[in-house]
Amino acid sequence: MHPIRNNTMSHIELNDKKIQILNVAERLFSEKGFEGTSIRDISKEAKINIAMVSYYFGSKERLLEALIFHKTVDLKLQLENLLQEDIEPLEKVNKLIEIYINRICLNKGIYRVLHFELYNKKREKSLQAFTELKKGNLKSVESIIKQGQAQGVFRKDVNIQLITPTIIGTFFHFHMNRSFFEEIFDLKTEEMFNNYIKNDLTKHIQQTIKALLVYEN
Amino acid sequence: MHPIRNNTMSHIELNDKKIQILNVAERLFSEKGFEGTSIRDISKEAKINIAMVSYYFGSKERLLEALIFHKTVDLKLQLENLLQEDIEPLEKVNKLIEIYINRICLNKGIYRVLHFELYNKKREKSLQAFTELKKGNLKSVESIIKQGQAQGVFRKDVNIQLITPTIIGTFFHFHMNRSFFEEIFDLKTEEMFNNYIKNDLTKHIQQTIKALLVYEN
DNA sequence: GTTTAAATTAAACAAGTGTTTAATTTTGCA
DNA sequence: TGCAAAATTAAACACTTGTTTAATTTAAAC
Repeated sequence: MHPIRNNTMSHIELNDKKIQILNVAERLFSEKGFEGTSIRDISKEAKINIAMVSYYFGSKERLLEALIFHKTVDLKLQLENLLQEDIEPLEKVNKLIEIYINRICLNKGIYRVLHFELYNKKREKSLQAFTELKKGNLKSVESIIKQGQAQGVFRKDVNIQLITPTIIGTFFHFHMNRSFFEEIFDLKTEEMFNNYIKNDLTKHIQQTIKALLVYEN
Repeated sequence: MHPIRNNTMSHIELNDKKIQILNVAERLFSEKGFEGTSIRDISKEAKINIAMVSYYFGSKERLLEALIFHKTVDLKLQLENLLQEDIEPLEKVNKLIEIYINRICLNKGIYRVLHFELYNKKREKSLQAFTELKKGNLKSVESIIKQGQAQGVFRKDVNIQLITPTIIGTFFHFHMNRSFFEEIFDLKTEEMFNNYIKNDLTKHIQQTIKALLVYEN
């Protein structure tokens, strides 16, 4: 019997072979884009028959949906845990930044795909699930900032909703122009690049957000 | 005789029909991606024969190169002019931010394409021209910041090379997640969206960079 | 008006696309 | 061991892709 019965991703259990397909798809989608990657590319690298993608996921489009779902479920949880921690507001914001950078680093591929493919209005279904995720994340960020404002540590005339764009946008722009920054910072190896993110870039973003939140004019 | 003789874009003069093709290509590439847009799509919308793209530009790949060249030549000049203006450092930075946002807004399409397609290592030729542009821009930004530092207005422990990523990255992330922000800010029309960018988003970025540059801890 | 080059066209090309089919192999359970 | 469900396969499907060809129309120069 065909394993695809309905169109809700959550009902599809993930066996090893499916996860293998998802991992290959993530890498290829991120390297060559959704349209630029063929099912034949995926099946060749994942060492499976081309029919298996349709068999398991229904279609290439649904494969993308499954991929997004599979890779974004646990960020929400991570933020909600941070919210409960009993630490200083500024430290909480710094941890928030680290969580964002770390998560996107871990799932580079899928976040690239998300940005590229979901901009296209056609993929509304995948988009909506992602929008819900972002709304939840925004709520967590809002709570953290408001905690700091209530304690009088953070100024109140900041546009809270635009803080996430500054954090993620800075990081993304850096990543998108990777070869440029590799050149001007002379980051010759993968390790050097990752270290630059972990130290300098993270520090820059934390410094920026701190200045924005505590600076009095 | 075939009009394509060599592979340097600068030698190809742009008549009306070519520019028409470039404009359509820009819109479609930005809407559907490079791979997602077919020459037939372009020729249908531009109301030309499919063979004309190859005839004028040589190939789809070279069309992209021509497009990038055509749309990015004058930003450099704009920044160099700003550098010469005799105004306060902070005002200069604010103008810098406005220039960036305005330019990217005007050429939404091509900057989207640049981010998406140039990440792919294959397009090295187009990428290199763009890298040179970015280097020039970075030099202009560096000069502006250093002017402010010399005057004692800006602090000196900021990572100058990472300021552009924060400016452009914030803006881009906002744009990439357009439908999300339309929803949470209730921006129902194109005009409302553009106004939000012009007022609130620009202000947020200026506020952020100002805080980063003048905040003392 | 004739000639020559450029512009434009429809058609064909080979290659690649996502998906389906029908047959075969493997698996898990009675 | 036997059997039914699931997994896997090669092949075919209809369609789209970027590019080229060869023929025709347009434009300009003499």
